[in-house]
Amino acid sequence: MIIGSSNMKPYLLQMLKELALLGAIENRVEISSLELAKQLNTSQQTGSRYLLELDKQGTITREMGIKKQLIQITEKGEEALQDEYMRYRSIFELTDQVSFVGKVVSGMGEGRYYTAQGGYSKQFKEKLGILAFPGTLNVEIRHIDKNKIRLIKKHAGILIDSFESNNRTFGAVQCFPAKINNLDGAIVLPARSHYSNILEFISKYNLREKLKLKDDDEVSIIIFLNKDK
Amino acid sequence: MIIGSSNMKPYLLQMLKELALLGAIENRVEISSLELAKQLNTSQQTGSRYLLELDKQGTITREMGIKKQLIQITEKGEEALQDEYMRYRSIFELTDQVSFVGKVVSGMGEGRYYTAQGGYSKQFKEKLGILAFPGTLNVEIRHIDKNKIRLIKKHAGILIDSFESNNRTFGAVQCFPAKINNLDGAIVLPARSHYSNILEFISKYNLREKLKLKDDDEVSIIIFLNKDK
DNA sequence: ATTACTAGTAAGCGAGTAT
DNA sequence: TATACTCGCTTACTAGTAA
Repeated sequence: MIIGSSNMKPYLLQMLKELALLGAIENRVEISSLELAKQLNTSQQTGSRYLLELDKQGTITREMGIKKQLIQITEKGEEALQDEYMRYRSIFELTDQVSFVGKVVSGMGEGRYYTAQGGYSKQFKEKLGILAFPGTLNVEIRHIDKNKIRLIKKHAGILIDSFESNNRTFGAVQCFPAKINNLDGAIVLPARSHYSNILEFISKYNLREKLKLKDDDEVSIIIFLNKDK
Repeated sequence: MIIGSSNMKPYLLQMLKELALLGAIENRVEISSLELAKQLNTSQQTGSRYLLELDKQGTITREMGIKKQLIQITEKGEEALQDEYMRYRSIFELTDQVSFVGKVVSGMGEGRYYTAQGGYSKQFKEKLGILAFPGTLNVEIRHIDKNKIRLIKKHAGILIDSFESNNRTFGAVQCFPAKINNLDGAIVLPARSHYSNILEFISKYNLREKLKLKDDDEVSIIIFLNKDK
């Protein structure tokens, strides 16, 4: 059900994983290219080359000492590993839901504008069974959970088609049935967008009222990956 | 913590993982080499070659149909994936134990001097519940595992306070409950010291006798990061 | 000790194609 | 449709070695 693969070369991901096992996500680790090479059953030269490649692609940073080097995995590198981890998880732990903890934030009012478009609201009703309250509730998720969004986007979800209205185009949107503080609704992800740390939630309710939410309140969200409605 | 790597070629493990994501652990999946190749962003020929290699190494079985093929991951293949999954787990899930393999070395006799100090032995008894045998067993760990010690030192462990005796100061020591070859004891890390490749182990037993250890013998050590005693 | 360049060799890739 | 072979091309590897 998960589509696609990390586009990182497998052997580089392997070395990145090895560095992570040595603690290079949390700390800079002091290690030579030869030692790493031994872990991977390869030559010092290959170890060195891998490190250069990882450095070049920005998944590690290095501080070269006169003898050894201090290596740390960057955020980008950690995300690649998280990605792969999530894939393995979904093999062995049939996850069909993903949960988040986040806090309520104010959007810029666009949510109301978009959900008011008949092109969207009609499809929300048809495909999600939700007569959406105008506006979205925006929830800022923890930074570390951004990779979960990446994973979610690899699932098909429920596609809301793009449409034309008022002389402009409204883009396709990927939806997933979800619960916020145990109340039903759906998560709306713009099909073509960069990863964001904001989840937009739609519901038949005025969530701020129903759940008595104000900015910075903590909420829990569960997203269902393989649910029809 | 698991260190080391599957000795499977990374690109083959990657394809095996892809098959697992398609459900090939539980069922035989019907899929063509071209479809698999697309998943991996590679050519049909490479897809076919990978499948041949996986088949040859016994990580998958194939039933060739006239059109497509039915592929299932074997037990051996599943083990390879589980292995890799465990490695990723130990990166991202708070592990509460760390393991080492090392070899017994002779200290310079200071262990005996220190453990004989009432200030230490009293605290060992109180805080660790260990009536320590005089002396420490010194275990030299692999150089590459020095990074693990760095990780361990970030945990609180059990603090043995510094004290004064015989007109000198004995420094604070950080302890962690541990097992050596499955025998209980504790690891003693000088709170303020440089990273060393020697672990000092205390126990109520004379370990060299009890475990029949001599210099250069290999031992396995498991350190518990979040254990009271 | 290190890192990492060069260059020759080995392994991997994929277009073309037979089956 | 498939799979998978050949073979020329590209990528990856490592011995040797400089820095």
